[in-house]
Amino acid sequence: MSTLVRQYAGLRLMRQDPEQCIFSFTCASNTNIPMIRTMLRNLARKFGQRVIVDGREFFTFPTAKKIHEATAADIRTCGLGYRAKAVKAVAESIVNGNLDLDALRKARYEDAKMELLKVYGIGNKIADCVMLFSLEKLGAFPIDVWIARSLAKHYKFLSDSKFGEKLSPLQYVALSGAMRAYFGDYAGYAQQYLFYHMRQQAHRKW
DNA sequence: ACCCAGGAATTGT
DNA sequence: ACAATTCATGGG
Repeated sequence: MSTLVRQYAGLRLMRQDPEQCIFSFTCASNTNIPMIRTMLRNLARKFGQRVIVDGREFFTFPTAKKIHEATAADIRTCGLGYRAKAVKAVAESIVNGNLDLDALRKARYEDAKMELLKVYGIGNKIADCVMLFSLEKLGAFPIDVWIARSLAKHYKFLSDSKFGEKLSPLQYVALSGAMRAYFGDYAGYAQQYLFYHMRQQAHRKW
């Protein structure tokens, strides 16, 4: 067993609640992880239900209905910036039934992705994250800047046609598809190992 | 003041 | 059709 495998043996993937997952990653576009956590904390405090556990105060994650009822301005107050519009659109899709996350859990990767991409604010990367972390599509291979760097560094044979850190939608589909084919049904696990490896090499602060 | 961050929509060519 | 540009927000 290599040092790398021993060091990381024990990594697991979430099977997160799909609604919580899609709202969370909708907040994640073009920002950093500490900021995402702040947004979600603010959303819970503002739209979630207050509960007391062991004398401590918590707020549950807001329902799609509650977010749908809120104005875009109220959502923006939580620090979402331009993402507020997308969060509201996701809530709308869930409430009016256009997006049936539970049904997508049983769908094929391609079909689930196609449905997710119809929603305003959901692109390739976020759709892949939602599928990997909550819809049991373990072959999904999300590519963010860190993964793109990792692929450029460790899988140069794929970057013959110069992939930068920013991928066009066309490049994203090509690269993610290639990695899905390369790693197979559990490509998402490989993605996670790469992600955490890159994050640990950089200085982590979250 | 500039660049970056678990991107995606919009506009320009 | 593809490639630039824009979009809020805080930290380095």
